[in-house]
Amino acid sequence: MNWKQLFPQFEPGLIEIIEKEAVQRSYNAGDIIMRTGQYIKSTALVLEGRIKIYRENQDGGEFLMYYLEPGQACAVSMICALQSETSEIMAKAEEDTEVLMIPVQLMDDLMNKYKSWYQFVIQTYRSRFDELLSVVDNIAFHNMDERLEFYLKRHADKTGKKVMEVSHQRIADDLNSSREVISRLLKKMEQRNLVKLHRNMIELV
Amino acid sequence: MNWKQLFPQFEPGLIEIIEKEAVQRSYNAGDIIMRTGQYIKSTALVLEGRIKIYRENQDGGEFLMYYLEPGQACAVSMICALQSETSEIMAKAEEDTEVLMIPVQLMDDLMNKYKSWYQFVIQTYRSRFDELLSVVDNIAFHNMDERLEFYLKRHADKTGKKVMEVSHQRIADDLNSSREVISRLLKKMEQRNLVKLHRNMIELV
DNA sequence: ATACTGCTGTGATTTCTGTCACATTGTGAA
DNA sequence: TTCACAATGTGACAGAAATCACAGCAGTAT
Repeated sequence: MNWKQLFPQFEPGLIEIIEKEAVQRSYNAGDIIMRTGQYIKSTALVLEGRIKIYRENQDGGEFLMYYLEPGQACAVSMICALQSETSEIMAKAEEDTEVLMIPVQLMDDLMNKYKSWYQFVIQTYRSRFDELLSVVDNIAFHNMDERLEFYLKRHADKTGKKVMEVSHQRIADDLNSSREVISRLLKKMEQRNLVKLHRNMIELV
Repeated sequence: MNWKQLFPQFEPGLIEIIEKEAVQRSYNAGDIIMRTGQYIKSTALVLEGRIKIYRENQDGGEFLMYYLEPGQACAVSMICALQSETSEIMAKAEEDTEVLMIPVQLMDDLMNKYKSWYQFVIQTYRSRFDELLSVVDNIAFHNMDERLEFYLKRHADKTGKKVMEVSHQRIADDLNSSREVISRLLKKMEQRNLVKLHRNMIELV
């Protein structure tokens, strides 16, 4: 898999440096990539798979913020890296995942020298910020039924698939709700013909 | 009032440019500074007063994200400005407010030439991002009573004052709740000796 | 086949929050 | 003073969601 196709906007000099300095790294589904309070030594570009960015609550619940997909980068790691500070969030590989780790020390240099990198970083900040905003919107203004619909829709949009392999418990965790509530709401959605329910799988219609 | 004291980290050349190119602007308490969907033509540095950054819901409720104080800047306007895009949030002067408007066209140039500006922008991104994160935390994991305590505490920390001039209705709006609920919770806090209630004023103890 | 485990369905109950209705109390203007 | 209005207090009720309890059900291992 050629990573350059994922970042077509990068200029040649930038690509060269990244190829020389960055390290490719693999994670298995379920691996924790970054945890709350951990110092960041590099920024990750996602090449393959999916990374879940979430916030842990007291009881170990994993409240979903957003996903990182191939071609994206972790805004938090960029900011933290640039300031050698710790992050407040958790990152976990949802599927087997390949990332390109760019060492912190390079960041300032890349920002100065390569317009396309600079643009990319700004762009990344903006999309993550917007995503956080829409999360706030959702929990602040919407009930669980609407949040659930949004959750399913977002997944479908991101993956392009009509089916989603996931347990009710898992959805409940992502939305910081409880399994029973999600089951009931899903049943209602099924009655409204919005989904079809199967074991460990939800089909959007 | 000398604005340079608020931004002691800025280097001389940067200060010079800002003094030449930036425009100072005043807002009265209550003025809307930026509204959802509006294009951004400049970035604002806060000199005096307080700016409320919030999200509007369907019924005109103003869900509070965070405040900008003197010495801070609006991360959203920076990002939007750099990409000539619209914002998803609202900004309103809470008190009479003075800001320094830095034209968009300058941004790229400043970023390249002045390390201190670059650092400032990164720092701004990070603090706003963290603030948003803590907002998410609050609504996702805490009940209204805890959110209210957090709200009051944050205000006290920011202003350094023990008293807060605000109506219950206003708090309810900021937290996207209702006046009665807030009144009741405040009463309970008073019984626990955490606050003293007066008309249009809450005193922390 | 049997047993075990994880996923799903469902009722009953409780807590939290929002909503409606209305009383009371400060405060400033006339 | 008196009136008007904004802010606050409170009870009653409704709805959303969390929690508890338990019953099927599907797939896996023995």
